[in-house]
Amino acid sequence: MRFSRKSEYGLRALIELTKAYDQSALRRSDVAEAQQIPVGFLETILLELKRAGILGSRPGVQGGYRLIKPPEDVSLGQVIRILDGPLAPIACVSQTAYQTCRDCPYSKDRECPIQGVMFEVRNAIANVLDRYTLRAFYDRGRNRHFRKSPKRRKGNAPGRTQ
Amino acid sequence: MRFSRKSEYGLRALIELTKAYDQSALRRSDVAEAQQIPVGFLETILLELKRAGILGSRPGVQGGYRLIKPPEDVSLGQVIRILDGPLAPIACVSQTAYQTCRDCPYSKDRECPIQGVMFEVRNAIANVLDRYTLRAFYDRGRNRHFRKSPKRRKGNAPGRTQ
DNA sequence: GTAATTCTTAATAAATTTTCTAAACATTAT
DNA sequence: ATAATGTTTAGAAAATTTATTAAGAATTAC
Repeated sequence: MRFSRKSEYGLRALIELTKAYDQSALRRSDVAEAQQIPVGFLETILLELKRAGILGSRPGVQGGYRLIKPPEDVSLGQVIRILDGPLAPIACVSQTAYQTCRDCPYSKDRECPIQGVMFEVRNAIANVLDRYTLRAFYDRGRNRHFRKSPKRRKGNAPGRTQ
Repeated sequence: MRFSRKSEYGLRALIELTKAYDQSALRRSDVAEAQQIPVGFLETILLELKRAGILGSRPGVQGGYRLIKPPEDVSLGQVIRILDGPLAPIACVSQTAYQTCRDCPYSKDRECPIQGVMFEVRNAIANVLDRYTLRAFYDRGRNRHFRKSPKRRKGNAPGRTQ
C-alpha cells in the first residue's frame, strides 16, 4: 500500500518550495534538478498543486513557482489528497470521496465486517498526515541553509498570480 | 492510497472461511459465489494464503479450503502483507521490507524530512491492522448464522494438509 | 513591440501493476 | 477407474501510473 511516485515527488518539490517560501520563485527545472524529478512529470504535479491553491506561478524571466500559503497552513494530508486521492484504504470509509464498494455483498442491509477496521485505519492515517504541515520543511531549511533574518514577510509581491 | 482488490477479496474470502472454521472445508466456487469474487482470481489468492500457512486445502470430493489457524491468531495486518506487500507508505520506512527510495536525494548523509512522518503513518496503520484478527469475523458468523455450540474443537481433522 | 524566458495545456506514449482467464496437471474419495 | 476438486504456470486484458512531447500563452527585459 504505497503512496504513488506522484505524491512522493510532490512532497519533495514542496520541500524546495517551502525552503524558498519568502525568498524567490523557483523554476520547475531548478526544483527538478534539486530533487531528481523528471521535469515533464514535475510540471503536471506543480500544476495540480497550483490549481488546488497551494502554489502560485509566473512565466517569464525571474518567473517560476512559489508557495503562496503559509507553510503551517498546508498539511501533508492535503497535499497527498490532491495528488493521490482519498486517504481511505477502501472507498466505503472515505470522508472526502465516499462510495459503496463495487460488488460488496454487504452494501445493502447487512453490516460489513471489514468497514469498521478500515475506518479506523483511515482515521489513523489522517490523524498523522493532517497534523504535519510544510512548516516542518521550513524549519529544517532555515536551520540548515540560512543564517540571517528568519522572520517572514507579510503579503505577496505585487503582480503575482493569485 | 487504496488497498488492492486482491486484499479486499482475500479478506472477504476469509470471512467465509472463518465462519466455517471448525465445520467444513469450502470449495473455491462456494467462496466465490458467497462473496461475488471472480473464481479464477480467487484461486490465486487462496493459494497465496495457503503458502503463507493460513489456509489448508484438500482436493477431491469433500475437498476445499479451510482455515487452519485459530482465527484469533491471524491478524488482518498479516493477511494484507501477504496479499498486498508491506504496509509502509514508502519503502524506506518498512519494517518488513526496508529499502532506500530510488533517486532519493537524502539517502546518503542528509536526513530525509519526510521519513519521520511516513514512519508514523506506517505505525499508525500497523497498530490498527495488527490489533484486529479474524476472530471478529468468527464471532459475527456465530451470532448471526448459528444457534448452538459456540465452543471450538481443538486440533484439526486427521488426514488434513498441514 | 520584439525576443527570450518561463509557465500552460492537452494529447498520448511507455511502463508497470492489477486483475483475470485458461489449460494441463495432481490429488483425493468412492 | 472415475469424478470432483485443488495446483501450477503462463500469460492476456484492463487499468493505472509514470513520463514525454509539442504547440501555445503569459511575463519580463530591452
